[in-house]
Formats: sequence, structure tokens, C-alpha cells
Amino acid sequence: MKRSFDDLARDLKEKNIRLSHQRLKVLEYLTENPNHPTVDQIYTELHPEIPSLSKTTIYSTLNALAEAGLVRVITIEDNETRYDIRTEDHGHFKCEACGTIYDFGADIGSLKADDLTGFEVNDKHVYFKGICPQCHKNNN
Amino acid sequence: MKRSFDDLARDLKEKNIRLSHQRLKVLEYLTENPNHPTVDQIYTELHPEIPSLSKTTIYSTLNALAEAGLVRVITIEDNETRYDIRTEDHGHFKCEACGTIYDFGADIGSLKADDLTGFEVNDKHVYFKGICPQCHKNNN
DNA sequence: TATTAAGTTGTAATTGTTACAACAATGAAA
DNA sequence: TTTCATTGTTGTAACAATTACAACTTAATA
Repeated sequence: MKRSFDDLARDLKEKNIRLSHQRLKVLEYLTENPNHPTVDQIYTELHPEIPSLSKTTIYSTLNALAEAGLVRVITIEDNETRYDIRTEDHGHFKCEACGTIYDFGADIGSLKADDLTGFEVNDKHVYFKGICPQCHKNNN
Repeated sequence: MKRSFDDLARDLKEKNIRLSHQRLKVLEYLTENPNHPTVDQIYTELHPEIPSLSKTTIYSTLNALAEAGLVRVITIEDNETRYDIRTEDHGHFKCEACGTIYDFGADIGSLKADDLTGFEVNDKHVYFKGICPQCHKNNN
């Protein structure tokens, strides 16, 4: 189910995050490009359109959104933090050949895990690595 | 089941990785401290004992071991790569208060995931975030 | 419209990691 | 055991992602 900008604006308001032009653009980019972009990708794409845009702003925006739970931070490779507008339960698959990150449905909620009594779990992440079908076909 | 150094030495030989003094020490540290250390922690601990030890060596050693599958790379926070000598199926829990990373048993192999037909999965990672029992008790 | 609190910008600092070239150690062959 | 080629180690410098910070700008509310 896709969220409209109105929904997003309401969410922001609710979390006391001001709806600036830059933040709107970042959110717009994330919703139109749900392919888990890096800060650099967002910057490169938006900079021509908003020449004054600074990377610092993108970082602070994403941190605010993540804090508010409107965006999820994906950490698969240590040197490239990615951001995901989809907040519902799903896993990520990173192709080690082409670098693409795919979403996949996964029943993370019902994953059997022992030894966690007394732990307060706020966040669950699942990611796989391997070779995607495209690269498998091309590189064989 | 704990692996002896002989096992490790045999594994290294099998993978054509030379058993240098430094590598032995790094492996020894990892087996004795299975608390998912960072490169910096390993360096700080081993440096007094081996004054000539360089961080570059630790990086290259860990990369070689990871490549050979003798060590697992844990990427939870983007700015701190951690290393795990345990290679069997298990999840990680990171306490957002104290930063400790706990192991927990999890049946990752049988996690239900759709939409991955045609994908070659080489590596599965599961991590949770939240508050550990200790911090829950102290900070309430 | 004025005011205040919050967001943005650019630069500089910080940090984790890698590249590289000189040197040292290892393992196998003679 | 000695020799030799290959591989590992070291330290410095480069690199890249992220954050700190101070000046400036904008947004929301009265």
C-alpha cells in the first residue's frame, strides 16, 4: 500500500518535524525511488534541481525521519548506508555481483529465536547475500 | 562446540592461508573473545603484546579469514564492522543503550521467505536491536 | 507581519578503511 | 641447510562516509 504525500505530511506534523522544501524533496525521492538509495545517490539526483541542497541536510533529514520511524536504515555493507521508505516487515537481498538490493517478503515476526527473554526488541532486520537471477544468467 | 587451534590451523592450510604469527594471534583473540570485537578493539588489545602489529595487518587478516569463511563479518552499525568467529546459524542482538552485541539462537535456515526463486543465497543475516535486560534494569 | 524556534548550508574535522611500496618472513626445492 | 620466489607485514598517505559547528535562512504561530 503506497502512502501519499498528505499521509507523509501528516506523519511529519505528528512527529513535530517541520515540512521544509528540502525534506519534502527527499521524501518525494524516496517514495518514487524505493530502491534503497544512498545519501550520495539522493544528493546527485536532487542537486541539479535544488542547487543549494547540501549533503548535511540530507543526512540530518534522513536521521530525523529514521528517528521518527518514517524511514528505515539499511546497513548491509559498512561503507554504504541505505534508506528505505518501506517500513513494513520485509527482508533485503543484496546481489554481490551487481550490488542491487532487492526486497523480499519474509515472515520476520514469527522467526523462532531463543534466549531473548528480558530483552526489549525494537527492531528486526533480515538480509541475505548472494547472486541475483540476472547476474547468474549473464556471468555463467 | 569450540574449535581448537589445531582445527583452525588445518582450516587455514586447507584454504592456502599462511599461518603467520600475527594471524595466529588474531585468531587466538577471536576465539578467546567471541564478543564480536571491532578492528580497533583487537588492535588495542594486541598491540602491547606485539608492538609491531599494524592495523592494516588486522584488516587484511580478517578479510582473508572472512573470504575463506572462517570468520563472519557483522555489519549492524555502519561505522563499526565487527567480526565473529562463530560461523554456525545464529542471530545478533545489539543493545542500543550499552552497545553490547549478544548472540541468540535462531532458526534462520527455516525462515519463510517468498519471491527468491532464481536467487543464489550465500549468506543469511539476522539482527535485532533494542534494550538488553541489564540496561532495562538500570535505566528505569 | 513579527518573532522565535528549527532547518539549512558549507567548511572543516573525524573516523574507518584501503592503497601502496619497502621490508620481512614463510614454505618448498635444491 | 641454503636459496629463492611467493606471500605477509608495516607505516604512511589517500580516500570516503559521516558529523560538528557557526552563520544564515526559513517555517509556523501569534
